Amino acid sequence: MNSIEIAKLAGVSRSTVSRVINNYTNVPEETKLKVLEVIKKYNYVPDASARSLAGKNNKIIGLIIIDTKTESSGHIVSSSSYFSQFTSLVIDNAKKFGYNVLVSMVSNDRDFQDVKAIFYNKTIAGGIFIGGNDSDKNIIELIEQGFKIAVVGQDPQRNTDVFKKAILVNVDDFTGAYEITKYLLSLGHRNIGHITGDLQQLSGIKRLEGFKKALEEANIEIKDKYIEKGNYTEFSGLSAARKLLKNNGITAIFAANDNMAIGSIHAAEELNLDVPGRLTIAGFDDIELSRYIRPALTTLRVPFDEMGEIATCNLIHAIDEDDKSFNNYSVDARIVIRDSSDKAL
Amino acid sequence: MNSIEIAKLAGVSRSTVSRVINNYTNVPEETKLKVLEVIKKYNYVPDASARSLAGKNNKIIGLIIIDTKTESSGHIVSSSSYFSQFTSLVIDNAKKFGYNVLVSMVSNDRDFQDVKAIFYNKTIAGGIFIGGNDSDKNIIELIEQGFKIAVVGQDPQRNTDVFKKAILVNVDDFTGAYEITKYLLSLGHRNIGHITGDLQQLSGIKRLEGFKKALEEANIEIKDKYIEKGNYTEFSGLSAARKLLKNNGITAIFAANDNMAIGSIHAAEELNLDVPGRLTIAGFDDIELSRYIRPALTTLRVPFDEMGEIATCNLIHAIDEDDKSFNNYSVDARIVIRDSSDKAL
DNA sequence: CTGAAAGCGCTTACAG
DNA sequence: CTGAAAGCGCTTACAG
Repeated sequence: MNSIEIAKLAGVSRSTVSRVINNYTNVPEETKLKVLEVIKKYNYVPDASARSLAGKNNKIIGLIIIDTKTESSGHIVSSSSYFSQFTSLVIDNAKKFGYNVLVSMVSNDRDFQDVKAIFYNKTIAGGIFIGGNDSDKNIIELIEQGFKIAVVGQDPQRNTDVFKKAILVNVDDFTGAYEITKYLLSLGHRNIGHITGDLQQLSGIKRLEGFKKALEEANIEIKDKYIEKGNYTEFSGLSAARKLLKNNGITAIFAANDNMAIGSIHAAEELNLDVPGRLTIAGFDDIELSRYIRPALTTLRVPFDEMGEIATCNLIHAIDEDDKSFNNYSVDARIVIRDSSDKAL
Repeated sequence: MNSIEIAKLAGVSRSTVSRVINNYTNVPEETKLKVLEVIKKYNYVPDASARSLAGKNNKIIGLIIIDTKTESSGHIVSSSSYFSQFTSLVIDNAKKFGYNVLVSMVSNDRDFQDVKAIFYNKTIAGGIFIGGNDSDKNIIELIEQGFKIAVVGQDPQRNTDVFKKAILVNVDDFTGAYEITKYLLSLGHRNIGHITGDLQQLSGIKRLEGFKKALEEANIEIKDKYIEKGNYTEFSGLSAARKLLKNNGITAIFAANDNMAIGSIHAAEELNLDVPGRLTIAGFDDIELSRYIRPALTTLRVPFDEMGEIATCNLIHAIDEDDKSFNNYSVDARIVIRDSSDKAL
């Protein structure tokens, strides 16, 4: 069954069949009905390749999940519990617009070459990247080529020029850090330590700023010795917490991510400090482990579901309207209170 | 960049460029190298639609996850923890063969129409179905149309003729039931009750047979009053367990799925029977809840990872070789011992 | 409102 | 070994 046969059966030309299928306005209702009837009767569906070769968008977007094992950044999307949630959301939202989703997982550069190929060969009309490191060269290449791309959870500031041509969806690091610090203050804590993230990354800087802002608003002096540098790894959290706990009356630590917060829990164990009895600890990200570690970690949950929806809808809009005015979206992290935080003594 | 430009640059014809790309044997090494060089230099990737329109397989398979809320069968694949595991496996295995995976989720008939469309319009070269009810009319239609299809976890016997034209991957219900019954016997239980699944479904029949076989081998009389019919719902498990526990010295119950095993736990609670102290309970499926209910349920885990691999590799093989000799694959369920089983008193 | 025709970018018999 | 040409099944100016 192809459009010629349908045309013959309906007594019109291929052009008209095509017009009906593509919902052109200048087809009389009667003709349209006649054609539609034949189409339905023969269960005809126009060939996707032919349509796309003839210039139609193929209505497939790619979801590319970057899962490099070497990743040491503050991003945590590839952990399995987010995977399915985020993927389902992208698929569901795409479906609303008649789009299908091709899901790819890349864990090395070879995989990335394959992903680039599906952009270049037009298998997909655009793509959503999640996970991976900031400013990935491969992603930058694709953006520069003019492909429609949404990037979830990567630091945009480093390559301002390039990333202006993409959709960026990020968590509001500043507000998250600000809110959780306010929460610690509300528990009565006054001597709060902060373990920073990698300050080369925007997330590290913003989380530090949010922390400071909350203290300022509470009229609490920001002491340098209450701020230790970390780099998002658990070990850096352990060392930083050791220093923090050595010489002052700190009753709470806000670590810029969960890995470092977990390192801090271990530091507290070494010193026989009860958490949360003697020391409150809070993180950022809500990685899977945070739920299972004892005490379960109070942290900030990154709303990947919301981010998936924003990325998908905006990407599809950009494709459908050939819209080049890309945007930068920010979503709020939500405080998740578990067992590692308690009132100050 | 298209094949004509590449041809020009390499000083050959489009035909030759195509031959190089498609690895024809009758191209001299020298020519090949020359063409390859130009291709690499200009980062050329042949248009996927054009290739597929010209007769090439587009190397995309569909993974269709059926997630109908009304499902009451013994199948449990759509629960989220399997979703990501199964999906990753399909994607990883497909990648090995140069295939990409389009993931679709269907939860109603409208969705299914969209799925059928991507078969008919050749967006995908084949598909793997997981979840859903046995003998779904939509799946049968697609198989009858001659599309390459793998069905995971659906009962094949009901439509023998149709399903012979598809790849079937199922868990070995008989052996699973046999093994777990042997395990109960090894704990010293002699009076073991069985709550059957839906005996209209092959899984229900096979699980019952496996149960009986183990008892026979142990020379234990199979008493009718030790076997109660269920239909895979939690409530049917509750009622069946009540009857089972009323009038005889049963010390263990093997329910044909986890839902019914959970119903049995509730029946034991009603009767103030300690599980596993006074009553051992075992299920089949290892649904997510089984890990969290107290006591955590001893059951049989369906190895979806293995099933994903089998389905993917065989489907792609069928596509690549245009092989019509479809097969029926069976994998073993693995016993997962948790807290609901213990030695007989 | 509608048809004939060109064109999308490939692959593959066909002929040499 | 290799090129010219047909063909895959659509869409869309173009002309009427």
